Amino acid sequence: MTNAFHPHNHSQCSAHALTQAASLCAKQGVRLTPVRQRTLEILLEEHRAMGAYEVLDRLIADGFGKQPPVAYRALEFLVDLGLVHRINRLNAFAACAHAGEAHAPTFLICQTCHSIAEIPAPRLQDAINATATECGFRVEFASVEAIGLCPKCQHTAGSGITA
Amino acid sequence: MTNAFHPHNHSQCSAHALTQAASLCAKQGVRLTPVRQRTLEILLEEHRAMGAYEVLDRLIADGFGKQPPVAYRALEFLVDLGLVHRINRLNAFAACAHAGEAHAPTFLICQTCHSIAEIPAPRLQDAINATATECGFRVEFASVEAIGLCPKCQHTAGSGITA
DNA sequence: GTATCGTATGTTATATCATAACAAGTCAAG
DNA sequence: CTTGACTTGTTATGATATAACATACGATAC
Repeated sequence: MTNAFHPHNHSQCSAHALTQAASLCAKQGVRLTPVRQRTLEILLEEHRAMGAYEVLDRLIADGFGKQPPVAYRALEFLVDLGLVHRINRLNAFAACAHAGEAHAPTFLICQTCHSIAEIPAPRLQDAINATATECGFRVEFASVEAIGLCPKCQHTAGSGITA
Repeated sequence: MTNAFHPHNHSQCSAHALTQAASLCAKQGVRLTPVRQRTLEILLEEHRAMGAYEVLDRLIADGFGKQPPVAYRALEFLVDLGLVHRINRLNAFAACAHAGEAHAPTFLICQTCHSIAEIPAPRLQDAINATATECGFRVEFASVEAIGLCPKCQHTAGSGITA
């Protein structure tokens, strides 16, 4: 299985995501405007979550608008399309690792270096649905956020923040 | 299975939780002071999540301090003891339904009436751990938050907000 | 009993995260 | 080249959360 915690060709990984994004937008008849694309690019640079204001700072540096709604709107657009996920635990946003595929997100969040892996866990979602159904509850959307140590930080444990 | 979405003797349910809380505090050698106990009582009144400022308003009405840290500190104390859980999705807090038992929380959140059921789902946690382990990730804490419709609101669906 | 120390409570002030409401610019269809 | 939908930008404010400090409380040592 390959994910954010494994070495991979990251420029390929993000280029692929951008291509996917463009074609998804075309298919949906919505526009991947410069701010929106740039926002996605920023989030794709690393497999970690960024706060809206951190994204905003980057957008400002790139000459876009200077006020919070600039970032929030671009992020909302991307979240609605499933290209970005919101990590509630962190009040932050991370580019989606599996854009286009139907999926509900399961996140592994490293408490030390703050990297994020989004892993496919269809059986987990099935289990959530099954358990909820037993209670008479109908699930619309479920998210799993696990906090812990990524492979790298397990090895450097005790040495403090490493990233 | 019994949970928040089922009719139950609620005064017994919350009285039990308070007793549990008192004995847990005794065991841990920490003090369940008036603000702390009152905060827990407020959250126990209903099976729903409350924002910190909503709790604060109630505490102010009861003659406690008037500033946010009053509520946040009491909530933090209760969360650390596992007597209250934070619902990240809602930036809100809910009294724990299974205090004392070792458990990681799985929440069913009704998008209409905002009631919360905390259900025991040990197999779900096992599945999360297993999936994470495959990725080389060590889970410290995992939370599952499912948004959807509780049994009651499924029946009144389409009639708008009911609570 | 009272000095002492750790804890708890309360306050002021500020940081951080998020959105409402409106004005101006863009772009494609007619 | 006008209209209408959408996008971008702004001002202003709302909502959530914490840092830092002062005062009060409670248990223990003396």
